[in-house]
Amino acid sequence: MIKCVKCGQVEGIMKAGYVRGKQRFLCKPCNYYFTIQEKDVSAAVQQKRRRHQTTIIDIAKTLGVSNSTVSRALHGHADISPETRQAVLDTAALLDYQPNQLAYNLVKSRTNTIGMIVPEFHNPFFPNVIIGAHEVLTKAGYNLTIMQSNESYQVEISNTKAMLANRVDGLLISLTQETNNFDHLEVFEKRGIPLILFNRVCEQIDVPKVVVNDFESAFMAVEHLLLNGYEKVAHLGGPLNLLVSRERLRGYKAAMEKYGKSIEDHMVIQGMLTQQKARIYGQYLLDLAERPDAIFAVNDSAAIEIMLMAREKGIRIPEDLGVVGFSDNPESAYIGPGLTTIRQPTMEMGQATAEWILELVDTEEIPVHERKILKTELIVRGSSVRER
Amino acid sequence: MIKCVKCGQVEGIMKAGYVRGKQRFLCKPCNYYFTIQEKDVSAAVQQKRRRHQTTIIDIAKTLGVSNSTVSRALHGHADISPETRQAVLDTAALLDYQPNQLAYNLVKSRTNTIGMIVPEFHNPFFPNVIIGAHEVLTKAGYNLTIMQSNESYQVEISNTKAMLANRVDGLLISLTQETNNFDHLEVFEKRGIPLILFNRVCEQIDVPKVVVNDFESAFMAVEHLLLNGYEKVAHLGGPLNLLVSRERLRGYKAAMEKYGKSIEDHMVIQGMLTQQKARIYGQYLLDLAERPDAIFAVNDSAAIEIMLMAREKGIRIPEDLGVVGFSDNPESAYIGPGLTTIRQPTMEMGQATAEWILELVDTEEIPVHERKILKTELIVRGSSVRER
DNA sequence: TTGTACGCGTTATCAG
DNA sequence: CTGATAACGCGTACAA
Repeated sequence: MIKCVKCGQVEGIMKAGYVRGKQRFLCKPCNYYFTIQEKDVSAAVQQKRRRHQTTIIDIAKTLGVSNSTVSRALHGHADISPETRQAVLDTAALLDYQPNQLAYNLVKSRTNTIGMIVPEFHNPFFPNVIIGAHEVLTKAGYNLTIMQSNESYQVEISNTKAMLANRVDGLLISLTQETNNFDHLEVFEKRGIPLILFNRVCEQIDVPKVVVNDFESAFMAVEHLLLNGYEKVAHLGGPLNLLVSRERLRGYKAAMEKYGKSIEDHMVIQGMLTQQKARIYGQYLLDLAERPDAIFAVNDSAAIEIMLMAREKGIRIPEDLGVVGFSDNPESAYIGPGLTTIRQPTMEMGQATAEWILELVDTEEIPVHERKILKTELIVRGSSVRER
Repeated sequence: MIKCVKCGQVEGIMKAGYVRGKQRFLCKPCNYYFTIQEKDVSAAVQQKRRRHQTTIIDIAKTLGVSNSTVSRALHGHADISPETRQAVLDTAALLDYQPNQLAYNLVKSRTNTIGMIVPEFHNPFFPNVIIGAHEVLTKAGYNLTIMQSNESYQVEISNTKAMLANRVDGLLISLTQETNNFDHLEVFEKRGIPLILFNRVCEQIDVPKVVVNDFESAFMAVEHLLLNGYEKVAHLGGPLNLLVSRERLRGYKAAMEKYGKSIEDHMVIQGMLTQQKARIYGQYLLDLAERPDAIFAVNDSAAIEIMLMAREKGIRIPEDLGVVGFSDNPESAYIGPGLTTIRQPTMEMGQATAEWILELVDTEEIPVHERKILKTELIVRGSSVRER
């Protein structure tokens, strides 16, 4: 039974919330609030409460100082006597104090966390970007929270909401192929949360963007094929609602036109290139009556799929068919013959994006909405070079 | 200029903290605190402050109800009249209310976030584990925060501290090769935070572990070589402070013994296999007077490095040298000849680990400290099969 | 140099 | 069904 510590009565005692993990009681008769030692509280009541983790207040109490003093000591603020400071630090260690970042975040309204939303994980591209970004952010004392939209606009929206709810200090995002509306991103501008688009960017909103020079890269790739004597170059492209796909298509066309090649409609296929789709499209291209003598694919997986199919059909690479991919996946170096491809600076893209967001997070100024364009590199291997 | 709303003076006005995102002032002469409409505040003052984000209290105010009512309505709690509920929802949408997860986390002492610490990102192994874990956790409504210890014990410690400070609901960790002390992990047990070790586990602490059957896998790999007529099998192993390395070494030895082969000291090299180290060790093995006729490497990158070196030296694979790797990296399928290797179920490992931690997070019970062992698969390709 | 008193945004308990 | 208010843990402006 609980007795009022003031009037000693047992009747008229009621629970009245919790104080620092301990049950608080109210003595109705004498209108007095009090808490009592934990061992006096019934086990049931006690157990419902989570184990109390030592806080700044515990340190203050055991030391007989105020919590602000403890806070200042812990953060090395000025105007603290060395003795109290040391005493605080000692008891903090003694009590195994671990700061509660959650409380810190709440009061500071910032989380030291950068959010990153990527559409997929299956190509090595995004993992590599993550490596780069992670490295930079970690060095700067930031955490990185990664979400994956799985190429779904709806998931992307819920991801951005979660990022907002979690109060990330900045957001790095690469859009899904379905994303055509950008209201969910404009919220960030309104909230003053820096936002950077990378790789899968769009033109419709005016925010910082980090990309590679897709147009020039595609141009370079196709020009390379044409200079190696291939005549009928087909293009296996990505979905056209992605700017990267449109840019690469534009590069393909520009190169073809420069060298006076006509662009046949049936030699250009655009779409989401799952492995299955790559096979279907490849089948179609390789079985055409007027078969292309070269294929520029929008990514390496598709290009390799083409190479494997060609091998099955007895089409020789590079003699009968030249192939160029995009991204320089690890396997492209090892397949025989090696796959000529465009190397993207993936880790650099992650680093650049991360460095940029850190600048934006720190400045109060409205960011300049420029666009950072990273350079790619044509890696020539056996799949596209033949004796003329 | 700011005027005191009471005495109208301009002199002696000073800033005195913030009230709900609005600057609060103190009129020194009449000792009166006040805030004023945002539009009256000078632009400079206003801009320094982040824009006030609409909270539950704003909704309550505009609706003339209490914040508890709003909270209940938002969460679909019982005992709410449909009208108030709808009204709350409407104004929430109107004011573009976004819940503050930070505050929620603080009061609930849980974050709906699982932490994951991995030693490195450069092999596709950990990214793949992440894919699997991410998928499961996302479906369950959890976030995943990833940190990277970069094979450094010190970084691992600071990572675990950060995880603790951020109050993750559970932790998945794969140890660095330097980790020999486990105090930083025992803290989690004390705090009641579930912890699972995966892949890079240790024997010293008693927590749930998820691994593959390294011993049997290595045994299988070496037995495969011996059955294919190779006689002098060398082993290029990982650092011996990792249990996985020791287990694989044990498997190698067991297979050799089973087939009556002696284990030569100079045919076994253990160490951290960076690309450079792999080359150095490979050079040594391939230049031995009594050169091994097969090599079982602890990972695919090292195995491939060996293959490239052999090619340079004119050593034919698989005729003069059999090679088996471990992990089945993508490139292993495409190199010529294909690399025989042990496929690890990486995504499954991520999934299994994530599913397990979800169970542990939800139960109050002390977890059973079992060990989950996932099965690997021997993938036979050209690098280890020769005509006898 | 230190203590006091809020505020951060939310949930939960208890009283009406 | 609704309102008041303590609590979560910490930072900090101001007073002492």
